[in-house]
This record gives sequence, C-alpha cells and structure tokens, in this order.
Amino acid sequence: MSFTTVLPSSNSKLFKNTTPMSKKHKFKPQFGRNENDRKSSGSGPSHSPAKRPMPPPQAHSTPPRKKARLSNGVASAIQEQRRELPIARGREALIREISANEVTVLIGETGSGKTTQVPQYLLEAGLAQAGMIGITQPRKVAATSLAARVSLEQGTPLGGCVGYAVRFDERAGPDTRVKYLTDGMLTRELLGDPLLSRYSVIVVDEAHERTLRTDLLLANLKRILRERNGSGKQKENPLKVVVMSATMDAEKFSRFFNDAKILYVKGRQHPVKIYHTSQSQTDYIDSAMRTFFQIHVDQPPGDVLIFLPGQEDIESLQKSLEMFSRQLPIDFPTVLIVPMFAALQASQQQDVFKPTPKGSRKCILATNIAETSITIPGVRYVIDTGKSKEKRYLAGPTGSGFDTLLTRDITKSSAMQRAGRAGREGPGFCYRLYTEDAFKQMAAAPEPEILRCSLVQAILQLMCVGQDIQELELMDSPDDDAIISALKNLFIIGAIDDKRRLTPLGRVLASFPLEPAHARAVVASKDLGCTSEILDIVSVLASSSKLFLDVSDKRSEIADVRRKLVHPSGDHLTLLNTVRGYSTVGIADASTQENGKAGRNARREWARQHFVNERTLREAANIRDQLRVSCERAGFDWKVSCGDAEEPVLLALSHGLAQNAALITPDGTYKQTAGQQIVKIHPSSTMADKKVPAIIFDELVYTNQIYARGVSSIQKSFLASLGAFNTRKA
DNA sequence: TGGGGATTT
Repeated sequence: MSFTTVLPSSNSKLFKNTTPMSKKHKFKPQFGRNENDRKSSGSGPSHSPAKRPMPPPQAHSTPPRKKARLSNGVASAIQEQRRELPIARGREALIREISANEVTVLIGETGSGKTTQVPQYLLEAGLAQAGMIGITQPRKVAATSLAARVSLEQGTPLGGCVGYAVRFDERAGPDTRVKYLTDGMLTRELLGDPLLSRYSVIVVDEAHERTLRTDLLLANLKRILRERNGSGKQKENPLKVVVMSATMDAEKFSRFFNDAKILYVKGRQHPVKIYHTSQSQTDYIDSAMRTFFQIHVDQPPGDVLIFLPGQEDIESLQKSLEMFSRQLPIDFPTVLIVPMFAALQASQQQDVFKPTPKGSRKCILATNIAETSITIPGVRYVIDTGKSKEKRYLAGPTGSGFDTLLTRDITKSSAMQRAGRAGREGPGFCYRLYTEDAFKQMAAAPEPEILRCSLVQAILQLMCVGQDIQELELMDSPDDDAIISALKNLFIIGAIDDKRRLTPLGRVLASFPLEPAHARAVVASKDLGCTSEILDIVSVLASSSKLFLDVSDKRSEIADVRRKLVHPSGDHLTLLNTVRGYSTVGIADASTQENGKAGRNARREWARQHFVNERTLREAANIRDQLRVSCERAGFDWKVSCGDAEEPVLLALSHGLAQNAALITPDGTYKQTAGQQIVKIHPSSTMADKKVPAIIFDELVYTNQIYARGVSSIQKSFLASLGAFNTRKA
C-alpha cells in the first residue's frame, strides 16, 4: 500500500527535495537552506566594527563565599561543562569589554551560555564588590531555574551568593551577589529605589522580546546611568548595563544607549536544515498534515513539533491526524498526537514531556507556548505554519478600547526561534509552510508590547514616581491617541483629576498589584461592605490562566456539573461561587497534617470534577493573600463581607468597570455606553444569549466580532449612580 | 457559539 493513497489531497508532496529513507537519491537543495551555514565561523566574541582601545582587566578578588557540599567529582564535572560552553573562550574579552564600557550590548545565539556565564564572569572578576549583579528575565520560570543552575555552578546554596526574586517567591539574602529576577520585579524595585543603588550591574536578558516591562526598565536604566555615572558626578557608585538579545535589534539597542559597544557570541545549536515551500499554501492545516505524513513515512525516527496559531486549529488538526494515522500500514511506527497550549489541563500538559515509547513517533501540536516558554525534548522535526495569534489593544477616544486577537504572519525572529526548536539535541529539520520570499517579507521582530497594549496601568505607575510617559526616553514611544485614551480612563475611575494630576485615590489604586479598574472595585468595596467578595473575584481575574477548563468533547458533561456554580447575574458571581465552593472542600478536618493532605486531595478532586483549573485557583489564592496585605496598608478591612447579598458586589465592580458597560437596544443587541460599539456576549459567558437591560464586562475582544468577556447583569440605575458615568456624560 | 503567550512592593 502506497502512502499517497492514504491521504485525500497528497498527490503532490509539499517538500519534494527531502531525502526519503527508502530512496537514497542524491540530495539537491532547491530552496532548502541551513541558516547555521551563514553564521560566522569564528568562536568567542567578535567585535563590532568600531574597535576601541581596551583597558587592562581590572584587578579584583572574588568575595569569599560559603561553599555548598558537593563531591569533588561532581564539582569538577560542572566546571568542565562551563569551560566547554561556546562563550567560555571569550571570557577574558567579555570581562575586559564590560569593565571598560558603561553599556554593552551582547548578542548571544541560543546555547552560547550567555545567561548563566556572563553574571559569573562579572562576579569572578570582582564587579559585584559594591553592589549586586541583577539579571532580568521576562518569565518567572526562567529566573528561578537559571538561579538554581548558577548557584550549583558556584557551589553555593541557592539564596546564598546566587539568588532570585519573582512574585510570590524569593530566595535571596544578605550574601546574594548575583540575583536573577523578572523584569517586572526590578521595575517594581524602582518605586522604592529610583536609582537601583543596590546594583552595580544590571543585565537585561531577552531584551529582543521588548515586553512592556523591559521597555520601561530600559528607559529607567538610561536615566539612572545619567544620574549615577553622569559627568561631574562623583561616580562613587557607578552602574553598568549589559543588554542581551537575539541578533535582530542589536543596532537599535546600541543606538538607544549612545552607540554602545556590540559584542557577538556564537551559539551552540545543532544545525537545522530549513525547507520552504515552492508555492504559498492556502490551507495550513492541510499542508501541515501532509507534511507530517511525508516526514513520518520518509524520515528516520524523531519527534515532530507543529506550530499552530491556537486551540481551535490544534484540535482540528489533531482529529485529521488521528483519522489518517489509523489508515497507516500496520508496520509503520504508531503516531502519538499530543496537543500543547496554555489553557490545557496541567495533567495533559505533562504528556509532552513523557518519553516517546519505542516504535512510535510523537507529534506535538503547539501554540507559541513551545517557542519560548517550554522546551520539549526529543524534537527533531519542526513544521512551521508561519502563523500565530496576536493580541493588540486598540485604544478608543472615550477611554475604553478593545483587544483584537487575530491570526497573523509571524516575524523572522519568531520563525528562527521555531526552527531552532528542532536542533536542541541533534541535527534537525524545519519545514516552513511558506515560501522563502514570504520569509524575506516578514517583519524582523514583533512590535514592542508598549505599542500594542493598554497603557492605563503603566501610566498610573509612572505617575506615582513622578514620571511622564510623554517625557520618558523610551526606545519606542506610544501614540498620543493611546496615551490620551489611557488618561481618560484614569480620569473616569478617579485616579487623576481634570488637570491630569494624580489624585489621592489614584495613589491608593496604584498601591494594589492590580489593573486600575480592578483596584477601583476593591476600593469601592470598602464603603459597600463587600471587600472579601471583591478580593475573591479580582484575584481570579488577575490570574494568568483561565478558571474554567473546556474540553470540546465533554461539553454537555461540563455544563451539567457547572450548573450548580452558575449564578443568575453572570460571570463574576459565578467566579465567586467557584472560589468559595473550592475553598470549603476538605476544610472541616484540616486540623492534622494527615487531614490537611486529605483536604488537598479532596480539593483537587473537586476541581477535576467541576472542570476547574486548580492552578488558577492556587495562583488566585496567592494574589488574594497579597491583596489582603495591600488592603491592610491602605487601611481597610479585607474581612468585611456582605454575606449572600449580590447587589453590593455588582455595584463595587461597576465602579471599576464603569467604562465597560453596555445597554440593551430595542433589537436585542448590546451597545456600549462609552462609545457606539455594538458588542456581543462571548459564547463562553454564562450570560450568552441572555437579554438583560444592562451589563458590565471585563474586556472586549475582537476575533470575528466584538465580544464582551466576563459579563454580569447589573441594574441600569447602577450606571447612573456612578460619578464617573455622570462626569463622562457631562 | 469560541479562548496566542507572559507579568506586578
């Protein structure tokens, strides 16, 4: 039985020039290209064209450190590994350059070891004598795992010489010289220490990702450099900055920091052979499926990772792949299809990390989560559809706005990142389902987040430290329209007055680690006597993952068990019911350790039965604890509860979501009060298809229509009672 | 009838 008869539309293979195992014909690449081939073959850092005289290395001694107990054999093996990293050969040059320059831009390819080694080189060269070396990461898991690795390499316990700080978790102490932290955490430290005077060196890693927090941090670092190192200053406590990035934006970072020196470090990735299609594809799902089977039939063992935009595409491709795998001849390796996306249950996410059984081939269908956040072992083949979903906030003139969540072409840097996922353990292959021309036409890197997100929270926080976003020297400044929209929003919730001055209320709102709208609801709950309820609700809204899991093929079962949790007024009180339902399970007999464990098991089982994401509930509980502390500092009682009364809760939420309200129209559609937009209630809402006079909602998202998500029914009179609503009308 | 991915004293 020939493979081509299995598939409906596979008469022509997409990739004709790959080498089937069966026919060992000569390989003649037509459009395939190995990107590693064009990379420089030199090792160690090579320098940017403008060479400057190099000063002698500074003589410093390494501070004495407490050693962790490690056998000599293990310790020397670790040091041997360090010496074998590509960056090790450039150690002295790196120390010399970073010592000599105020700002250094370091371009390091994947696998160069820059993130673990540079801080240690600087430590060993004595650059952390006066203060710490701080290394920022966009993601928490990176900060914690890097700190663990580096403390092992230093032979000191975690939290000793090497530590980390991320939200809800800190392992750092008086001895800490090297601290890994999230960029958000360091931005927060700015509030209490505007000059970051505890740090001698700040290393900004993954700067190419251009997250909102990285950009705000870079702007502040530029200011701090002027203040701490500026001419005429005594330079008692100078700061050094190292910006680390993938290759794309090196010159831009360099220009931003007054033509800072650029250093390059070659990486150690296995070569990845890249193929493009000869013609552009109209149906990437079908193309992905045909390409997978082409690999499966022709190519040696190795798992396949397919990048897709979202859950819907993943599930649809999963069905097709399963259907056609069943028709494969019996002697073919079994196909094991594993989906991977953020909203997946934790237990199912674990499946991608399980070793592939002998005689089978794993096919992972993943979103962008596999591009940076997780690394899947065993992948040898990558299929890149060239698409991803991108969220972009469109600020409206009335202080409300909406997110678009649309499938778009990826960028060159994303395409290279995806390809690199095939070369982590050995030589790999990447099949791009787009032409080489299409690749060349892709944008170099994603637009910085600061140009794509709501600025409400960022502006409020900047105002609290006396900074004006329009005067701040950012790498990319947002449009005036986006700034004006955010200012209007801040005015509506009372955070600023009509002269754009921060109000006392605004300062209180900024003291909560929440979006200003949610913080406004918390403040409103004080007078309404429902702080306990509001904290339970906003802590879930502030969590990074969704509360309710959805498994498409169990839809009716899910609806049945959820019915008990659904509140007639909508999603916010349904959230509250869920948080409370979960937290009362297994509490009765938590008095002993044994019973405490039983309680945890009972709660896990409850979450499983109700298709509720326990990870979200645990994260929400952490956030709630943090919010309780914020409440105490702001001087109000977080325990105060309104019992079963729903009205105060909805009214408090309405204060925060004043600009996110809509009224029903005679034809049964909802029209927002801030603006003329017709909005539809999202199908995932408990309010979907319900007709009520007035609603508030958490957000608007445009996919194929403008949907309101997180919807509650409110009394129309609530809106009139909000000062903000009247102000806007006036 | 539909949910890219991070993050906060």
